[in-house]
Amino acid sequence: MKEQGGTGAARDSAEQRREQMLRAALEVIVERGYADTRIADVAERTGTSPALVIYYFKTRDQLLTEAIRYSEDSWYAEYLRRMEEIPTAAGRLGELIAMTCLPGTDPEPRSYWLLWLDLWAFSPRNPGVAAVRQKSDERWRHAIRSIVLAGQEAGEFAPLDADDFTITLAGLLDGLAVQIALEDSEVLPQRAYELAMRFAAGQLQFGGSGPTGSGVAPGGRVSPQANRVDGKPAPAPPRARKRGR
Amino acid sequence: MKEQGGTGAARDSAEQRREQMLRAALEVIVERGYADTRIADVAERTGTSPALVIYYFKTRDQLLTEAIRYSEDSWYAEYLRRMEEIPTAAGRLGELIAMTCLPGTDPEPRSYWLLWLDLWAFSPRNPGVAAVRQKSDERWRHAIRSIVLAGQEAGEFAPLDADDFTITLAGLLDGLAVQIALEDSEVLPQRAYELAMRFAAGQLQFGGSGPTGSGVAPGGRVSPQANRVDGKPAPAPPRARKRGR
DNA sequence: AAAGATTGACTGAACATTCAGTCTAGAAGC
DNA sequence: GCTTCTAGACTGAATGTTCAGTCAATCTTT
Repeated sequence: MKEQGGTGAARDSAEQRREQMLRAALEVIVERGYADTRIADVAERTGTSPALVIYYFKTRDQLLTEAIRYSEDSWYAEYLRRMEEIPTAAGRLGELIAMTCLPGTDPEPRSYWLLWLDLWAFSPRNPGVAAVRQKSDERWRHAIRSIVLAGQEAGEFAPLDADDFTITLAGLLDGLAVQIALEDSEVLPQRAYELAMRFAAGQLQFGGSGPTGSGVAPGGRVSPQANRVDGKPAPAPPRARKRGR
Repeated sequence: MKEQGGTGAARDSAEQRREQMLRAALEVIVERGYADTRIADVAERTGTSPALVIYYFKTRDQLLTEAIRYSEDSWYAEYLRRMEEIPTAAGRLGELIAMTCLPGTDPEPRSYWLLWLDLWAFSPRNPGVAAVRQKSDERWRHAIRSIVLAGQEAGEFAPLDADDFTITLAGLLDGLAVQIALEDSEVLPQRAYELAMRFAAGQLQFGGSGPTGSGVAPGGRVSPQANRVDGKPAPAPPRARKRGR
């Protein structure tokens, strides 16, 4: 659509501008909501004019759509980065759950889910938004399924139906995340993390949250090697997150 | 805030007008989304003028807020109506899950959840909306918890922590409902219903979804009287819904 | 290597539209 | 004949988008 024009330097600063605007747009969306984000806002936040914003993104809609896509991609990239450092499937699953439940150093995870609420709300009427959410959701479920299958192959997890488990866990995490994003006093991040971990550990039969009387089906047998979860038992939330600025 | 004025008949038709507008507003919200619902839309749909809409509801915001509150209250009333006809706790829980997952005769449940997506998305910035959602959420969780406690007292359910289970199930249902609302091809209503039932049955140890190799922790003991679930095993969705017009 | 040509980045001001809410005056009911 | 209800015209503000044109850097030509 747009032919490469200027030499390196020019093209470079242009790309920077775009990203700067995308990040600004994300900030505004989190603050004012998708519906109430004005191009004037991101112009102001980038120290430029509304006209320039339109210059880079033909329409407001395109700006907003690209912004959430940018956010999704960044988040997923960060997710992949973390995964490859964790050897066991149980550890990876724990990290995945932690990433969706626990606040990192920054306002990150709450604002991330706030974005997600808008994504859901506008999907039904905005094809562009719908596309982003579909892709993200597929990716998300694929991530879970991969961990489960790997864990089963390694003998870490019980051999239950991976698809059913994936959809159920994804649903549970989505639901808990909503409450976290909305700062519900009954569903604090730590608790959400524990409940999700308990569910996963109970279903997959790995050493999740130590004590039994936890809500997991009683009499559940824990597979032998399961307790070696990379020294990270359930209630010990992994390290914090950071991304963007 | 508003004193009762005229005598019976007049007051009555006024009240009808209000409800008519509230229902119209709900329709529009479902179609165009909360953000893009105009007072002109509900005026048109009620065959009146925008000025009249403002006459009844001082502001657009009040109209929209009242509309979703109206929807929530109606839904909950319908829920209560159904509950009192079902004798067993397991049956009631099944109905509760069915009501959130399965489409009734009308477009009902999907549009209901579409509304809920908007509710979530606008809660963080709109105090009025936030109030509605908080009340509804409390009511919702209270409904689940009540069933669980009753079931445990009756010996139908295993004695796990009711609060933990409630939050987990509520989260799961919310998450699944999102996918249903968004018509995700991987999470069809029927499947969501089955997965949620399987979770509940597995946790509470009642005869949920017949066969064992279902994803429920293997070796789970089913309590003696659990299989008598009022002749309504999991995959048999209860009757359909209807409400409004 | 200087003069001119070209292009991309950028702006300020206007344009056009959309809408919530107001005002006024008339119709309907008691 | 007072109150309640209703519509139509209108206003005022917000805001997405366009456009004509400036500026600076890079490329071309000689």
